[in-house]
Amino acid sequence: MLFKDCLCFLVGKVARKMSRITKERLTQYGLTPTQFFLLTALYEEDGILISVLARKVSLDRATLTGLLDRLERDGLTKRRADPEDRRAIRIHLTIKAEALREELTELYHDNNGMFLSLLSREEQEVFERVVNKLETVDFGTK
Amino acid sequence: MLFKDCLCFLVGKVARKMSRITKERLTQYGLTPTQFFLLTALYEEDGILISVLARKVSLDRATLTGLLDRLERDGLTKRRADPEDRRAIRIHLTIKAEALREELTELYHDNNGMFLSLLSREEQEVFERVVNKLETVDFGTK
DNA sequence: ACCATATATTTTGCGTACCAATTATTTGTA
DNA sequence: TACAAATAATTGGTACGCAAAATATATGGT
Repeated sequence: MLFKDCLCFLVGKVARKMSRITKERLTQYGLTPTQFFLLTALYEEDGILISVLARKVSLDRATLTGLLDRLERDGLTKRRADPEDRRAIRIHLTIKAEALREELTELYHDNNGMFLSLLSREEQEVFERVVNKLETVDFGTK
Repeated sequence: MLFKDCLCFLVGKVARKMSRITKERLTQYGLTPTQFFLLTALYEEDGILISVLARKVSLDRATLTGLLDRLERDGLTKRRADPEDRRAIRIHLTIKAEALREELTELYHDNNGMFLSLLSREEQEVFERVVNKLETVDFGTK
């Protein structure tokens, strides 16, 4: 088997490519793809705990710390203490982020449609199934 | 459409998961998945130019600089000047890396087989086709 | 009330990953 | 031959991404 047929390598390669393409469409907003996804997740559900947000975007909480630092620096999100639990912090969208909601949501759908348009109905279906399998599998990795 | 159905996000998520799983199987070698792929690429073709290697693994040349620094630090690869072109540098596997060839190649196939075993024949086929489409597509991104 | 344990977030350290700029060398062309 | 343009690799800067350790607070059992 050739190196380039390695599934793990291929998926990473595709992920990088899709990310690059998405990134180009975000230049006017000064957002990275990850920041974009984080905002999109918050558009769906604002004011959630960092740990909940981390689970939602499948990233480590430690990764979110830096990510949220930068979004906060750019005036898009704000940390607010949870009144119930003094350990916890809730993330809120700013007015600036709310003002971008329409545009970014549209871009989000458009971008996704662009990728999906490459695939036949059957391919979309199978691909989604495969991604789900790979995502949920547990090889006993601790 | 829900956030979690975003193709770009999903592919990244799967890539991270596969990478994490692969990484666990590499702990005894002290290798990261990327280093592992780089070695595998070199097992296929040793002594190639950095730029050729970069194209082969679909990474930026700048990324390879650091990657090769660490592999060299760990005694697995060596840079050697190209006798024909004084700008160019060829990457060579060390004896230490050659000694790992069998084991790592086996791990490589085993790891790949592990992921593939999750998919039906049809899913494998479609998935490969989709990955290829996404990989080769050009949205006019510069 | 006390304290061990669990949970929420951050910090630190390391390793990708990319872009733009830089350095060194080669190549094409006047 | 001279020199502009192309090419090979590195450097510097920014942003993920994770594991392990640290900090702060909450919770459960005694």
